[in-house]
Amino acid sequence: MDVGPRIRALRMERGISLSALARLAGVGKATLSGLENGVRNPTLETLYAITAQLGVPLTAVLSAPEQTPTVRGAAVGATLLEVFHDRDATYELYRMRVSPGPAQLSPAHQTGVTEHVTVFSGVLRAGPVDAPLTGGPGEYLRWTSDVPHSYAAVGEEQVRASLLLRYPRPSGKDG
Amino acid sequence: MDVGPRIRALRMERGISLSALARLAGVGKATLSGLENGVRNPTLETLYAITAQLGVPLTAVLSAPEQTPTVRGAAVGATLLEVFHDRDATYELYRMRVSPGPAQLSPAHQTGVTEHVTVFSGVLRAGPVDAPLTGGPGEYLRWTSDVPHSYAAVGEEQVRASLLLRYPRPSGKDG
DNA sequence: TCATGTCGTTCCGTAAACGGAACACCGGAG
DNA sequence: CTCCGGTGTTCCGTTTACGGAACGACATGA
Repeated sequence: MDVGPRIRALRMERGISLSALARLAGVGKATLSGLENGVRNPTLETLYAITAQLGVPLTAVLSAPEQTPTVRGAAVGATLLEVFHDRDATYELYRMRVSPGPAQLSPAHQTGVTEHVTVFSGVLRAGPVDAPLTGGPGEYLRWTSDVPHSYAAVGEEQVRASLLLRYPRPSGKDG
Repeated sequence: MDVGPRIRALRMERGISLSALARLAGVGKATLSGLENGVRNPTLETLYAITAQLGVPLTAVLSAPEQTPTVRGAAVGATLLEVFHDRDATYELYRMRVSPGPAQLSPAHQTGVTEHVTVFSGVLRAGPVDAPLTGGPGEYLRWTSDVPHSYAAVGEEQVRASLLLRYPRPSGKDG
């Protein structure tokens, strides 16, 4: 859970000093320094004050890498952003990154599961192994994942995309 | 930031007692009790131990509602999930809900901004006011948002969708 | 060279989050 | 009734995250 380095990176991106961010966020320099260096274990209040000042949601520094129960191969990393339910199904929304390299295979899921991918950057080749789809920035891919499917980046650029998994609610089962 | 009630709700869903969760998570009962009741301001370490034991990511209890700097009308609510940058643009990924009711208008954004919507449930009618698009579950809508545009739910069902805003990087500016 | 400003780290007293234990409460068994 | 095992809350001593101040390092300017 590398929140320290992430805070530091976000601060650096914005070109502001540790002292300045501490003052803006209303926290002590000692606090921010300790947090960035992983010496302290911040409270939620402290972390919120800082992320709010950086203009990012708490989730932006907390997308827990190892906690996320998901596909994780050599070239594909996915982070669970949100889970929600409605009458008919459960949805899981992921942020996904696919690095250039060999295609990442994913086995068949249960019947009725669909995958919805929106590509943000790079070019993604994904879908059923026997009929993969290709999409660039802004494009949308969808398939049923009851057959083996794969993900691969086309070209040298890392692919960023959102992935939505839809699991239909098993009829007659408990909820 | 109602993490206390959310933790309590998740615990209740699983039918386990405060004492049991505290023991499983390796935290004190006083800690968990104080956290659920909003009396204490937990450290990240404490919160992580508990959410991990509940089997949910930290983000599941932290999707900060009031922090999200966004469109918020009578019928449309959006929560910022993630912000990221690449060489050419800044992206903002939102989770969006549109309730039945009058269409929500959004003014024109700067030139070059595009909106990408993936509908999860319900039927959404959205896009430029003079040429809106319609999409149901699993469908994908896209338009350039340099003209006024609108969002509306078709029918009585609440619409859930993801919204991606892409802001091209102004040329000549450093990052 | 010396003064001044800002950088990030470290020191330190205070406030508060921590875990363990004691507590009041409740439902079931004897 | 008493005695248990369980609930969640409160008390309390310890640990630690907190902010302010002091610090050394570095850059700028007189």
